[in-house]
Amino acid sequence: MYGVLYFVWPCCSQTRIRSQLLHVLLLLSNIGVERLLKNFMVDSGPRSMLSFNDLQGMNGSKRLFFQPCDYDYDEMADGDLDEYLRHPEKKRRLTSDQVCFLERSFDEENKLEPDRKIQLAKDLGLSPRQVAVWFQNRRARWKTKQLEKDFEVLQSNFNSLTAEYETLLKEKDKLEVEVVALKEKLGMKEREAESSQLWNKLSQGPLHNPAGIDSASDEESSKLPVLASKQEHIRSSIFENDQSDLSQDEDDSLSKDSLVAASILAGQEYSNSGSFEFSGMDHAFWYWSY
DNA sequence: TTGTGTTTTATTGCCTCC
DNA sequence: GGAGGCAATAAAACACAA
Repeated sequence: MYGVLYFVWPCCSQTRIRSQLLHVLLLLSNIGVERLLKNFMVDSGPRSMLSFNDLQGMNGSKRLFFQPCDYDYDEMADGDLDEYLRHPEKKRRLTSDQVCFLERSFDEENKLEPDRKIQLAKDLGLSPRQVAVWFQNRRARWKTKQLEKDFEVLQSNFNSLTAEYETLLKEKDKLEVEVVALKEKLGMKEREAESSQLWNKLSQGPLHNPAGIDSASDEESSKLPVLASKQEHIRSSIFENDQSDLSQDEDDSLSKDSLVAASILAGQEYSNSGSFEFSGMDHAFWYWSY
């Protein structure tokens, strides 16, 4: 349809014919004259748009180029439209006053009801379409800004969480090192205990230990090598005494020494009264065996 | 002055609502 | 089906460095 207009328009030299042509096109298209012209512009060449508000400045008239309320097709077809079709205006920016007015209106309400749109258009000397477009673009800008703000908030949260995570990670590593150290320490103690136990069993030899060396303290364990060698010495002494002609005194003395040493090994006390304090049959047997 | 990046104005096509 | 909103996009206007 716009192609038809494009080719027919220059051929229609008479105003009345052009006017009738416009009427027919508008009836056929069933759209507003503004949209018709916009579409015509798009279809007919470069996308340079008509600046409705500046036409007011061009012809010095207060009346807007296309007020939807009061179209005058005869007049329009004769003058402005012809001029517009031949010399389309370039896109112009809104004045700072217009932008301020629109901004204030946008702050009040960012959606545009039809009545408000018409009123704003009248107040600003713009087309309702321009007002609608401005609000549309303004909403898009607002959304972009909002997204940027949201992004900043999220990024800030992310950064603080990352920092917190790294701190926790370091703390975890530290604790892990501590756990390893403690485990090593524990392992060493267990090994020490095991070796002490083993050493005790070995050093005990055929002797029966009724009290059990397991209950011996660390201090006592440290005495084990010395005591063991002493026990060995005593054993050999006893063995030699049994086979030698030692006097009774010497024999008694040795026997006493042997019993003291054996008692210490067994964790028992040798009382000052010269007698051993045992409890239980094992002890008695141990005593009897000597 | 000119090339380039950004902002603003406007269009198009699609979607939803009534 | 028309009106209006929105995302994507075009293109003019503008800003600014080299």
